[in-house]
Amino acid sequence: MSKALKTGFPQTLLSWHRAHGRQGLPWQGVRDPYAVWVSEIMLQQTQVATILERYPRFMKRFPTVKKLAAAPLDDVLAEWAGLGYYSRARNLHACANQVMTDFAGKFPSDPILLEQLKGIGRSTAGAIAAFAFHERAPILDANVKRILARLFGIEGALQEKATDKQLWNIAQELLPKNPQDMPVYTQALMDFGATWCTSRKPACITGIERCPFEKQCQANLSDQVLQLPRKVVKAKSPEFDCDMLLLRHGDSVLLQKRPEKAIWGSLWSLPESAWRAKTTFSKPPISLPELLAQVLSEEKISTALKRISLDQGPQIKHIFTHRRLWIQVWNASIGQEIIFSSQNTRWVSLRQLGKYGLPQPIKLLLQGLSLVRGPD
DNA sequence: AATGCGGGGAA
DNA sequence: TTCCCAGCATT
Repeated sequence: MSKALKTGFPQTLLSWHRAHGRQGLPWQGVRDPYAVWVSEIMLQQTQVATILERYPRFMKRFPTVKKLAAAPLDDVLAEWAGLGYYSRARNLHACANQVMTDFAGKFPSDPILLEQLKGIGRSTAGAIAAFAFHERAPILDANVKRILARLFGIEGALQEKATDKQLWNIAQELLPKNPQDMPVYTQALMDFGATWCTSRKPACITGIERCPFEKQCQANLSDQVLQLPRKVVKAKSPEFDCDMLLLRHGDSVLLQKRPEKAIWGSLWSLPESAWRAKTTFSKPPISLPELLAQVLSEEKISTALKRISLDQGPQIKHIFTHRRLWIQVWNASIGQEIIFSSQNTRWVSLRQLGKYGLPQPIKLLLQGLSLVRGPD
C-alpha cells in the first residue's frame, strides 16, 4: 500500500465526515460501552431506519447491562420481536450475564476479550473498542468491505476466506495514527459506505457528489465500481408450506415455544405442523385431531376434541432471506382449556399476548384479528 | 468453506 | 421479483 494512501485515507475520510457525515442518529456520540454494544448488535444486518425507533425503546426498557442480565430471556425476546435474527437477542442476554459474572459488570476494552463474548465477532468487537474505548481496532462490515474492495480493486469474492483476510489486513493498515480519532473515523467509514459509496448508486456513478477518493479508487479508474465487490450468486430460496393452529378458548389462545436452534428460535408462536416442500397440489382437508396430533405430538386426543371442527383461516406468504413459506391457518375454538402433555405450550390471554415475542407474521395475523394491541 | 438465521426498504 | 443491509455461530 502506498504511504500516501495509508496516511491520506484516514485524514481525507475524517474531512469528508466533518462536511457530510450523518447526524442525529440516537446512538451517535454514545460512549457508554453498554449503549454502544446494544446499538452494534441491533444494527447487525439491519438497516438504520429499522432501528431508529427500536433502539431508544430497548435502552429505556433495559437501561443497564445489569438490568438486561437480570431480565427473563422471554422479556428480551419480546422486546426484540420483529427485528429478526433472534439469536442476537439470546446472545445479548447471555453476553450481559457474561459481563456481569466474568467482568464485574464492565465491558472489557480489549477487542480480543470482547470477541470472546457471545454474539460479538471481530467487527463488532472492533466497533465497540473504537467507539467506547478509542482502541485502534478495525471494523469490517458490509460498508467497509465495499469501500476497500473498490478502493483497492479487490477482485476476489467476499465469501472467499482469502478475500476476507486481505480486507482485514487493509482495514488494519488504514487506521488513523491517533487513537483519539477512532470513534469518528469508524463512524465516518460507515457513513461514507452508507451514503456515498453505496452498492447500487455510488456518488461517482450518479455524479451528484464528487468522491474525495476518485483519483485513487482502482474500481473508479477501471470503471468497475458497480462490479465490485464481487459476490457469489446465491441459489433461489426453496419454498415450503405448513399448517398452523389458532386454537382459542374464551379470551385465550394456545401458544407454543419454538426450539432454540431453529428459525424464530425461542420465540412463541402458534403450534405448527412440519414444513413440507411446496407442491402445486392442494392439500386435503384436515381434522382437528389430526392437526393436534401433528402440531403437539399428542398421542391421545380426547373424544370431546374430535367433535370440534376446524375452520380454514387465512393463508400467509412469508419471505425469509433463504426460504419462502406459505402458512395455512386453521381456526378452532374449544369450551375449556386443555392441558396438553407436550411441553412448551401455554394458554395466553389476549391481554398478555403483547408481552410475548412473536414471529412477525404471527404478530401481524393476531393483530389483524384484534388479538394483539398495535404499537402504542 | 458453506450454511442458517429475519425482516424491511429500494429499485 | 431481486438485492441489500453496522455479522455471527455452527458444521
